[in-house]
Order: sequence, then structure tokens, then C-alpha cells
Amino acid sequence: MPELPEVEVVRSGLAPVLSGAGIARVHVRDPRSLKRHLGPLESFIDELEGTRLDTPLRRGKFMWVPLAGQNRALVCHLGMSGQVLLGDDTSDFGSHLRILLELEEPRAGASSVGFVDQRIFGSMAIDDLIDTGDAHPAGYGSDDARVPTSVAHIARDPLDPAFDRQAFSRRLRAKNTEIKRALLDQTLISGIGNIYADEALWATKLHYRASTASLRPARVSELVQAVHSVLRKALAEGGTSFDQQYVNVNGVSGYFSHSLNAYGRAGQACPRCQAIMVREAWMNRSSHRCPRCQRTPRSR
DNA sequence: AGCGAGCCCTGCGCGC
DNA sequence: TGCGCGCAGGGCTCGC
Repeated sequence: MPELPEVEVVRSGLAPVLSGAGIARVHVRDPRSLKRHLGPLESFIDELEGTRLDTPLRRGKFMWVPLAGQNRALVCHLGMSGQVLLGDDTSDFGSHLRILLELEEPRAGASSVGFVDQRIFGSMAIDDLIDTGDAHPAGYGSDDARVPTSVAHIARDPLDPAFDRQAFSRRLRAKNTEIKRALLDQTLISGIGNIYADEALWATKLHYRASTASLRPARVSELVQAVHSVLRKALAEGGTSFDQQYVNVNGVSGYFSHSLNAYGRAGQACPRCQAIMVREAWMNRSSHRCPRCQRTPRSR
């Protein structure tokens, strides 16, 4: 479940279960899901077993759970197809279960937490926590001001109260690149992926190849506002799901796919001007836009 | 610094 | 019915 709203749906679902929970047993069914864990597989298991967890936090698409009383955290990225599900025994998690955490006692009706990931682009890891240095909470979920070293390079996301719109605008306009590339650059602004980039660009009537350097500050403000708005709305609707691949911790899909204006709408009428929308190959991915509202930039 | 390509993977739906 | 292909919401690294 990749982008910010979907990850936040997972984080907020896990919070009441994991905050204060003890980990009894850990089963790594596929070590490929630990590819970002530095150190042997055994250390992942040994550090977690018998440990108590604090409240989970999220920055952009990264989520982490501090280990109580330590400067270490369980870090989780869902990649393209990762899910974190609640259940009891392994049969509740299906064939793509990669890592199983058994809790010391059931919480919110669940005795286990499963990391499920079809494509294995996601991962879990244990990592050091370091101070952000800016005195703000490191992410969304608690006041903890420590961030995992592997997440420190990720920019704050637009829903973070400490997100600095002015600084973002400055950095964006100082870049000489295409706007969608910048929106997807997690070190510049985090949490945005292909869907919400296309949605925010549609809302702002910007072509994905528009040059960042040519954007006036007012346009950047509009874009940031659009990003913020689309992320909030998607979160309020439980995220975007096209199938059972993207669900909350209880396996339930969100509804935001019904509210998409651009993503996945090639061949359909633009909700604003009725022109037929197009899908174009770009950066080994695809971009969706309205050819009338989002005109091709003159020079590239 | 920016950018394209390639890699990490599995599984689905489509056209032939 | 079977096969190959393109496609999928992410992120990282490499070489130019």
C-alpha cells in the first residue's frame, strides 16, 4: 500500500495494537523481506523477541515502531505491494506472509501481526534512532523526535505540521527539473507517489513535464495546497484501492479510487473540461493528464 | 546536478 | 487452453 494515505491508514490501525505491546515470537518466513536489515537475520529476531514496542510513527511512506527504552526501532516500508495485517494464526495471512510477529497477549482481538508482501519490494528492518535535531516530532503518530538513520534522508511530508512550505518552494524552484520528478523525489517532499502526483498536477492544471525553475511562487503554493488537499481527502476515505492488494490492517479497502480525477482515467472525459484524458509513458511509469487542461510545455 | 536505465520481485489480464 | 507480453501504486544505484 504505497502512498502516504495508505501508509497512514496502516499506521493508525496498528497504533492501538502495537503501542505498549510485547513481542513474544518472530517468524521470518522469507528473508528477502529483511533486505534492508543490516546484520544477520538472527539479530532481527533476537532484538524483537521479549521487547516491548512504543507508538508507531510515519514520515512519508516510511513507518517505524520504536523499541521501548532503546534507541532502536522496527522500520517498515510497504514498497509496491506490502501490507501489515492483524490476525491470529498464519492461515489468516495468506500465501504472501513474509514475517509474523506474535504478541505476548492479544490486543484489539488480534494475537499476531503479519507483514504480507507479494512482490517483496517492501521490507522490515531494525535500525538505530537518531535525533532529528530540529526539535520537532520526527514523524506523525507521537512526539518522539528520533528518526531511524535509514529514514533521515526522507523529507517531511505535506501533512506534517513541521513541513515548511516556504523552504519547499525555495528548494523546488532552485531545481532544474520536471515538476512530477520533483514531486516524486522523497528527499524534497515525501509521501507522494504516482497516483497522488497525477491528481495534484491535474488539480493545478500543470503538465508533468513543466519545468520547476519556471514555476512562480504562487503556482508552487497552489500545487502544495492541491497535494495537501488530495492526501487529506484520500486519507479520510481510507486510501485508494483498486483490488485486495491495498487494504487496512483488517483487510478492508479504501474508497478513494472513486474520487480520482486523473489517475487511471485514460480514454475517459476530463471531469473539468470533458476532453478525453490520456496516459503517457514517462520515467518507466505512466502519467495521466488532460490534454486540454494540462498543456504540453513549449520547451524542454 | 540531472537523468535514463536497470534492478529488486510476483502475479494479473490481455492478445494471439 | 496455453503462452508470452506488458503492466502494476516504490526506491535505490549506476554511469553518462
